[in-house]
Amino acid sequence: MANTTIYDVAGAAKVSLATVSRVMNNPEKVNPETRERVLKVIKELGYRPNAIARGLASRKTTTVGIVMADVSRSSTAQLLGGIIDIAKKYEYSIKVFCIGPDEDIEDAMRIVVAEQVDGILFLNDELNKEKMTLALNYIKESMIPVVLSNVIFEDEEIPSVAIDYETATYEITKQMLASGRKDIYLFSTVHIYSINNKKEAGYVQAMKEAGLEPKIFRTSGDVSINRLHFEGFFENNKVDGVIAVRDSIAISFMNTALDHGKKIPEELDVVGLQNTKYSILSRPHLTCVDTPVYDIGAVSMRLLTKYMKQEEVQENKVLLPYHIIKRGSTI
Amino acid sequence: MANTTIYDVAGAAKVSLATVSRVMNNPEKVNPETRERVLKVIKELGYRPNAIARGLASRKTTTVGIVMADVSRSSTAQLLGGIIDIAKKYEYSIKVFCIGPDEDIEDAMRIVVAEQVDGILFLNDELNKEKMTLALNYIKESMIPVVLSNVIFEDEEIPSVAIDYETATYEITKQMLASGRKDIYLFSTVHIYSINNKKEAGYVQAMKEAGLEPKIFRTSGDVSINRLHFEGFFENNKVDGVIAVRDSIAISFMNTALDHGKKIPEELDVVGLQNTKYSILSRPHLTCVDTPVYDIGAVSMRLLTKYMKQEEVQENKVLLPYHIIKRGSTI
DNA sequence: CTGAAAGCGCTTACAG
DNA sequence: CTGAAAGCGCTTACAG
Repeated sequence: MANTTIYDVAGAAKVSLATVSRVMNNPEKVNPETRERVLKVIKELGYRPNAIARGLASRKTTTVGIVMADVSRSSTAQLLGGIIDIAKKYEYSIKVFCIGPDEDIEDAMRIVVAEQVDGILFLNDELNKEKMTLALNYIKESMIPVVLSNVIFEDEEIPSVAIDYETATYEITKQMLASGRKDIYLFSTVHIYSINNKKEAGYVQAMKEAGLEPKIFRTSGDVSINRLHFEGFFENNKVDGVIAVRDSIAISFMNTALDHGKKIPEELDVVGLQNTKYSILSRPHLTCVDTPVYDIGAVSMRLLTKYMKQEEVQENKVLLPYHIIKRGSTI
Repeated sequence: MANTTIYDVAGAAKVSLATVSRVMNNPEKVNPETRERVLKVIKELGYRPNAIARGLASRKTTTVGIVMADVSRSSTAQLLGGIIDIAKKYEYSIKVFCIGPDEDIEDAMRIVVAEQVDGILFLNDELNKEKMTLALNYIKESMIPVVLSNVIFEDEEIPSVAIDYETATYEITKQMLASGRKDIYLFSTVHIYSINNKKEAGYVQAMKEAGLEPKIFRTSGDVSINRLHFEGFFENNKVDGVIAVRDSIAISFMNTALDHGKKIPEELDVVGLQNTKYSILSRPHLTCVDTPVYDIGAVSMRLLTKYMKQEEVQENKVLLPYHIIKRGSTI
């Protein structure tokens, strides 16, 4: 039966509502016999406390707010996967908030805070520094714990979980250099992503250390547009290696290269920096830096629970391990 | 400033809290001058009503619950995209609930209902008939409006939004038949999905009408496993056409076929039934039945708002149009 | 160990 | 048009 309230349970178990509440929240404070009786009634009636009323009375909603730019991006969906699994384990509910590019960031944060979430997981990595600062300051004022999940922001105080994108990209570039490649491009996006900035930095450093000119080619994220974008590439550029911030960019470029008669990996290395499911749907399969996105989601959620429960936290910045997965698209 | 309450606003504007409440909920019932004064204070204080308190008092949370099996699946993420965009427009919040395969479905629904959502969007299409019935009955008892979003369930009363998967698959099979293909396989999943059942039915009917034996080959959804699974396929089977319930299955099969020296599309047609981003990352690009997943999400959310607002609804079963996108993987 | 009472921050009839 | 009061369904000191 739906719509059973604590009063119904109290009535049926012949106790006060305070006792029913205790059975649910502090069972050890209740006489075992009473407790069993109440528990039995709860089960019979299929009672579950109204989460809203509980939230108002206790001032804790056991709900976390997920702030993101776009759910449909594969990485966001993977992050959410990890977040949801852990949230479930700790019995937190999940509320999702998308922020459009043109929205007032403070208004958006006001909404999140007004929903009374106990904590915030911030996944939006498409904001510039100014907007990030506004968002984070608003959250700080509201005293709600926040963890950045796969978002890079230089601020010692803000907890975050990610991988070391800069070093990862530096390393893969070094490897390509070591195997003899010289004309290596980084394919990045026109759009701002906090993470891609790091990838670019790692690439640039490796190239400079080798005394080579870093060459960053920016595309839209849109695969169907990229194709055209790539068509003219070979006429104007000498290239023997490409690292792409997204697997889909790597693959659509690789396909264009194959259509232009390039031999992969003999003449051209192609690498993706995500390791999505795409990576094994291409021919040849795509060599990738594997970004453990699910884990980043899971770990950031776990970290957030610690802050919400005011537990001791050792490290507020977590960098997860990554590794490089060699496949057929590189020599 | 965070944590501003309605009392603070009332105090600063020198009115009662009832008036502040009216300004927010029934502004036309308030004297324009008073209203402006209150609005000004609200803005100055950055006040936003506590959604939880409002939810308890009004018994409406303006929150919808999304029930799903797995966020990380591409189709789920796309559906969510459409849902979130429309929810935002109508100012509904979104709470997500994942249900694991081994979970007690009624317990899971109890949680959703206890969260006091105003409506439910049901995206989980991995449940058998029995579990679906339990879930839907529980929701019905709780009097919460529900819409099935890209889920097929035979019950006249339950509103739903999808495409006609059966006819769509029937049509594409007919087309392949018309172009001379005879040994056409349907690649489906081992796992149950309400939608794939329809796809299978459409395929079977087209084959039978042509006097041919329907051949359904079941794979796990897992692309890395499928690859092995496909290896022996060509030795044991004669095949000149493959329709796959998922694009990723179609593409990994296509790649295996190419590795085995098959010419595509000359000797073999390959078709996907989704039209995900994968479809234009393969070589050749994948011919697909385009399933407008984003739209299904958006339309189902819009339909749900009507039920939540108790508006008149014409059709409780919506079938969106689909179309076939011809690409290089078919003649 | 248990109950009566106040209170969480709002909404909503009910008077006036 | 405005305010005082009850109430939404819980939790949580406070007594006993």
